[in-house]
Amino acid sequence: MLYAVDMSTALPPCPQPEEPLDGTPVLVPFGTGAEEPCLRADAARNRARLLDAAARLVAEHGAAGVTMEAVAAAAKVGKGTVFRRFGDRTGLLMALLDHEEKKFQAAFLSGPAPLGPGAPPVERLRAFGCAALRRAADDLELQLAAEPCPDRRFLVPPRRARYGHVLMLLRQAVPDADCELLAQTLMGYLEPALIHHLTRQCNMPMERLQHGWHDLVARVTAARQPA
Amino acid sequence: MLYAVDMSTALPPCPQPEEPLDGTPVLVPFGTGAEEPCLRADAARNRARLLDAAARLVAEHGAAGVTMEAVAAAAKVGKGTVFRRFGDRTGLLMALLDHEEKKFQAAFLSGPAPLGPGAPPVERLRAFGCAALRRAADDLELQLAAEPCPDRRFLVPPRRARYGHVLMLLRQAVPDADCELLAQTLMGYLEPALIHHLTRQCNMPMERLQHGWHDLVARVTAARQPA
DNA sequence: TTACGATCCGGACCGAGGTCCGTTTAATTT
DNA sequence: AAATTAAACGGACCTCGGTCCGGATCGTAA
Repeated sequence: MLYAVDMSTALPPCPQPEEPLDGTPVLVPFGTGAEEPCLRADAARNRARLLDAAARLVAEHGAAGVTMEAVAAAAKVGKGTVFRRFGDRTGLLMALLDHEEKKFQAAFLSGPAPLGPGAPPVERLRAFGCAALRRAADDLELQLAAEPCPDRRFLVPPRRARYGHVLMLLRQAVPDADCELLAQTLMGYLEPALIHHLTRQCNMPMERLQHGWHDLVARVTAARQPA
Repeated sequence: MLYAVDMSTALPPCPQPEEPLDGTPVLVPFGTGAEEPCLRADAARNRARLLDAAARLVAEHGAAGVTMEAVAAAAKVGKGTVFRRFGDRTGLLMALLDHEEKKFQAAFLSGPAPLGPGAPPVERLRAFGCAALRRAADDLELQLAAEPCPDRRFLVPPRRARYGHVLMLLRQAVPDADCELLAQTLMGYLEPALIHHLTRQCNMPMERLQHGWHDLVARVTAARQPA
């Protein structure tokens, strides 16, 4: 498991250990302790049923139709159980996205080049952005609905993993820049809300966004003019 | 009035005319029609009392204490009146920010250089970012609380005004780039949620963010290397 | 197999955002 | 001044996210 996304490990009796939270995060909690708390049999069963029910509701009524009560009812489970398992609505929605996100994460961490290791950093950065754009384009609706409140947005494991990756590549590409800030800037370009605005509300084609990403990476990683 | 921010003009019987919504927005609805719908006397009075009450609640209990019912009660007004006037909670919160935002807007539209007209575009861009960072730093909490849902975030008048300004400067600075996308990228750096994360959760000093902005502007507007 | 404690379940309950509609009131017309 | 009408008012009402805790269930150890 690459990172924990549901609340199974974040709620009592397994409270997540406090993380540093500074500008240089511990990349990804990778293979490090307490991954699968090994739910009790009934809990695991209910978790699966809940995710299944939620996915069905999304398919039928869109993300807006995913009401905590509706999910509970569809899974034939008490409402409290949903919250116990996923913490809140955002947690449930993120759990739905979890599978794809982990595939993506595996791809850029250890997949084939140029997305994975082996290619020069700038090229990996380019590939990363295009892959992220594609992922955002699929189930955009779900990604928007799963957006956490502003002060948690940057603390969510998937986001941290992506950020850490971009940061690493940026450090290789432009070693003497303020890579933390540049990484956040690049991440901003990939924000689902922005993708949604540009593609759905401004009718920009994805190719333009991809080209824009290439251009942005080029500008950000370019050697500075002496002037 | 530079732009309409409350719902007075956006709710029946004065529905806002549909706007184009494409990538090249009509800068700012500037002095153009239907600015002050001239509320009825009682409505105007209640609006003032509501804003007053809301501001008091923010001062006393923080943004989280601004409950629609609490505001209504404090203003001695029915709950429905609050919604009629401001549309929703976000609308009310944005109305609270409106005054300062308009001052800012006036400053970069027609104030003294380098923020206002007169300085070269790159210099104005630098000044704009620093001013925006300062504005975000003041009442960050309110700005976070006033963040609209993802699919409205880019349609809110203040945001459009800022975006339009950055876009214009960028077009002057780098005429043959995809300035729409670059402008959105720069705007992302100034997002309240990001400022909050960097300053409050990562403990970065504001000076670093300002320096980062200067660097970002330099990279984005730099002449491209022939390589 | 029984007993026991940790974990989980369920649904009543609460608070807050948002809607609705019958009533009231301000502006305008006659 | 009276009548008229568009707009504003108010608060009951609904939905939904989130909490709580008594009771049921699972895993384990004897």
